[in-house]
Amino acid sequence: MSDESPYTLQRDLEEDERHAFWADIVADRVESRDPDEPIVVKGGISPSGVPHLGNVNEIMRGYYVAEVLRERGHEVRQVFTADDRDPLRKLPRTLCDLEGNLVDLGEVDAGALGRNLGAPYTDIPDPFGCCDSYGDHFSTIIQDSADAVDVPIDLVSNTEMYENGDLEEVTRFVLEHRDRAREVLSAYQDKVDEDYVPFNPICEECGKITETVTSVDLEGETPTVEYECTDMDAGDQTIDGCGHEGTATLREGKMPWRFEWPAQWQVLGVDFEPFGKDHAEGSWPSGQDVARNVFEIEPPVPMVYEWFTLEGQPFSSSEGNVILVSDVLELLEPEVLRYFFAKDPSKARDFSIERLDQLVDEFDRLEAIYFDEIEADEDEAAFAERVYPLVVEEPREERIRLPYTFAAVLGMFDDPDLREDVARKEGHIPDDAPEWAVEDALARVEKARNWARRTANEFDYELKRTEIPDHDFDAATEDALAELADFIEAGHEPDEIQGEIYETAKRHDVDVGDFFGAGYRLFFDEDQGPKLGPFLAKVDREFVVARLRRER
RNA sequence: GGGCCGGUAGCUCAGUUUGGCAGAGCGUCUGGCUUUUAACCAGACGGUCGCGUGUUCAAAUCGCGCCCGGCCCGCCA
Repeated sequence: MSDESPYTLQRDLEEDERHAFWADIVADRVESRDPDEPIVVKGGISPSGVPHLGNVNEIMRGYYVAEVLRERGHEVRQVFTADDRDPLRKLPRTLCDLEGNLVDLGEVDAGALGRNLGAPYTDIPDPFGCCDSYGDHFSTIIQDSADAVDVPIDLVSNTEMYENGDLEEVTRFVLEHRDRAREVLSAYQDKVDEDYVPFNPICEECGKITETVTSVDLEGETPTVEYECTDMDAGDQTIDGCGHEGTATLREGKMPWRFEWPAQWQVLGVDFEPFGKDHAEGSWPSGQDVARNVFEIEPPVPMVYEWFTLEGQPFSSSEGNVILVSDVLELLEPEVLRYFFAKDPSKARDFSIERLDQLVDEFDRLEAIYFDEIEADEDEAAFAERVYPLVVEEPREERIRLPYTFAAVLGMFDDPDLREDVARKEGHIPDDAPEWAVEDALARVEKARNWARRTANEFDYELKRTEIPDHDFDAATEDALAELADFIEAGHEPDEIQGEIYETAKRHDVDVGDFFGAGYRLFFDEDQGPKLGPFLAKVDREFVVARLRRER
């Protein structure tokens, strides 16, 4: 088979290859290769630092293909490699603890990390002291992220695969055929010369990964290499080698990435792997060449996905432009996040917290289309029909979704009963709704409340119930407030109260805008707020009256 | 400089394979909800489909040339 474009979703398709959902296109290609069961879908990242939402591509894109294949009756294993034998090449400026809180490098033992530059992630102590190693720390967060979006991954440590011998045979193979390996890779990398050896041992003296192998001995019972611990280039800086000369087994080191990746394909039997566009023009061409012409295996079905941005900017933990799965799930339901990753992977997208309501609205629409509650054109309907069941745990028609911004409005009340009451009065909860549906619907209020807080947007108001905000009104305003209190005490409808606010202000010759401002001050300690009449009508009357009289 | 991917309404995006009326949601505006104060309802506005060019009865869609953005073409992953 000749070179294969990794842009699997961007190829021209025949009539019978078209699908509403991209994962079906990939699944077709996987099936057409008649793979052994279980079919293996792989992803992987290097646990080098904060695992942000962008890394979730690596989990979710594979997941949809895995699910589609399962639906078609296949047994599927979704493997995720933590490429944790990779060396730490530079100090991250920002880390995060297991709860996802960002932590500046200065707050941990930076010296300990600095001394470990060049060493495998799994050999570096966890700066937080909670896991077995640096690599383990971040792998744990990756696993937690997958769990949080309910994706069953089989997390495999690359270090473990070397140490337990799973990669030994293939490492031995590539060393045995290192002439061929050199020949193939030299077409992609200039530095590959006749001294190049596709194995980097770990220095037994200083623990760093070294690139200088001086001889290879595959004859003995345990194959080994001899090495000299030399300097390593890492970006613009150099990590010093210690000069030690020693011997390492094939379990005590790693293959360079260009060989390691295809080696993983072989050992794990990978049938499909999605990867970011950074791999599309470099790693993938060499990877498939190495797979076919060094290891003599067929590379997996590839799929390039576009990166997305956060608030229009690239993800960057050091710049603080980063968000973790755990953060996102405080703002919306897992199924909404899963929906985000069901969208076309070949389009670059922006994940905007600022406009998160749009994403949630989109999801709600998908759901409503699926249940035939609203009209949609053919394409959108076909997409909803196919994708919705894969996005939610279980399609249930009786479920209720409060519109996200409405949920944000309800978030201004801290009283759960009041929230439900208002949602019912506004017609968002039907009378015959089952209890679980009401509970689930109201759970969104907390999410939307967090969103309002986080973005400090126009919904970020909080009823100041416990104590009266500082205020300073003139006599006319105070009189007007007292009169309004009497009116409300007498009991009136929301729209009557709204009208009365105007009337009261006019009667006392108070500017209407200022009078509303006084109300917002008293209840929210803000200049602005929600539509005041209906709002006051919904909060318990006793409190409203007392607050208007500035008694508490 | 070369290769690849993307560019559709103010925003987020469908539609591009198979050429056939330019689409949705949000936002905006107007109106309604008996009264400028953000929840609800209705309607309207909104477009050089990145630009140019070719093919065609017909181009967002196909060809060619360009522009802009991103990725790769050292190393590493």
